[in-house]
Amino acid sequence: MDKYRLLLVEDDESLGYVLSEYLKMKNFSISWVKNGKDALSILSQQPFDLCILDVMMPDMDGFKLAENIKQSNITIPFLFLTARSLKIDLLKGFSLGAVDYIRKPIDEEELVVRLNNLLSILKESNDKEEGTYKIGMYNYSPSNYELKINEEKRQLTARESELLLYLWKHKNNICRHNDILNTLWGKNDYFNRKSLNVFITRLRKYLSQDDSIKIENIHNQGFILNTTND
Amino acid sequence: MDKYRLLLVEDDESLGYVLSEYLKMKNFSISWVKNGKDALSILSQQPFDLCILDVMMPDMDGFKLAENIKQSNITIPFLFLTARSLKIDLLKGFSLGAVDYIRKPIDEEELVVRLNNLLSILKESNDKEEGTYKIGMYNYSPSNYELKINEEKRQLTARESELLLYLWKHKNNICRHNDILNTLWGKNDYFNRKSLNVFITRLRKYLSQDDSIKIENIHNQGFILNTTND
DNA sequence: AATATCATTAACTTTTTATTAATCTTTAAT
DNA sequence: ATTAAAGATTAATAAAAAGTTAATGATATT
Repeated sequence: MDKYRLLLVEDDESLGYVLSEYLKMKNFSISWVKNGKDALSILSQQPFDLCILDVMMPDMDGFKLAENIKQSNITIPFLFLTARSLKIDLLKGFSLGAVDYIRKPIDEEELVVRLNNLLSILKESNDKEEGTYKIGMYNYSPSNYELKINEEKRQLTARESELLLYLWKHKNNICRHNDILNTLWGKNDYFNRKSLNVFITRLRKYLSQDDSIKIENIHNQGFILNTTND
Repeated sequence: MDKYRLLLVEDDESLGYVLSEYLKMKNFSISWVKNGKDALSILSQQPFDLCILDVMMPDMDGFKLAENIKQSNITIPFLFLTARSLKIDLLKGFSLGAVDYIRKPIDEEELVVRLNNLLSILKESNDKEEGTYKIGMYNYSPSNYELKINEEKRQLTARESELLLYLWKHKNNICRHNDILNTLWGKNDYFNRKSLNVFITRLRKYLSQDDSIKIENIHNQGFILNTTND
């Protein structure tokens, strides 16, 4: 079976370390970040099956983080792991859409069982969505070729989507003509190259609503998808 | 919204009474039985969305009951509600397939929140054949191939219904020609594909009264049943 | 045997989309 | 500065895919 991909957001060094090592041992694929900002950043870049959010963290607490996740149109199940045992907090957690609310101190073995249980319940309803990525103000779903900004949706063609995905996966790095053409077109000749140019133009138009996103040309080398930050 | 139908299996008179009254008040439809035998009997007679099983009961305890439920081929999500806080019991509970394991004493308000949460997670995967789905303004019952809007009823054929169900189960996700054809037709060739097109046309016509529902084509890939929201 | 139902096939139209073409702009080397 | 190559942009094209409606033929029902 494939490993479940977890994102652990926990500012406490020792608990974070212990948990991530333990879960790794228990056959989860786990990424551990220590604050909300990093969480949002990694969530917009790679897909996860579930997020484990600590509630009490400096700057952005777990509740705020959950709100931000939802607001940025990332759909990912999350649960809270917290020392706060007040009922009001639990109610808030669930009202934010958490799939569970687990109180510390947590027994690791129990956590694993609960995680596996939750994930197996979620799996069926969750259409293995290969994640949606945040490209600047855009939301891009490679699995169904959708590029959204605000409520405006654009259906990409397969080629357009493949190209965008390629650029995105190598963002802020040069993508050589040669590599793009060989990967997506299967061959590299004068005409394919012309075709590539047409697609680049089109993608630029699609992405033109956010100035922080730029597809730049490196003369005689290739293209770079530049994402200023985040 | 329709009420969730719960079966409470609890031998303790006072707790059973309090819980069932409280849950009733909280808009659940609830049946309360006091032993495993009655539970099995009522389960075989009417449908429920979730069972709440007390663990410690005379004659047949909650664990045994869960085993019997599964053995009798009734598929119903269940959770344990128990005073036994030993980890070994929790592990046993989950290994039997419980969707949750809640320790007494339980705060009623927390229970309600957890129940609603679980049920909403389960709903999507669980609804299965017996329910009727709301597709925009339409009501669709896969079990009898009926598609209703307002008081207008349309009898779908088996194929039409299967296709609609397939699209619905994967709504807002790409359904590839290949997958559809292999699943519903059993093979994928030129003619089946043509046939699929005819069915898509027909479904579009049937669903044309609600603009929020659209079956979109992704060129060379497949179809998406787009449901704007809900 | 006649009829009704329904998936399939056929015939034809429209749409989609990658490519090619044509034209203009930028870059870099001499 | 001049020039040739590379890149950008817009439009034209042609082939494949999808859409639509009707005809056909198989299967089940009466």
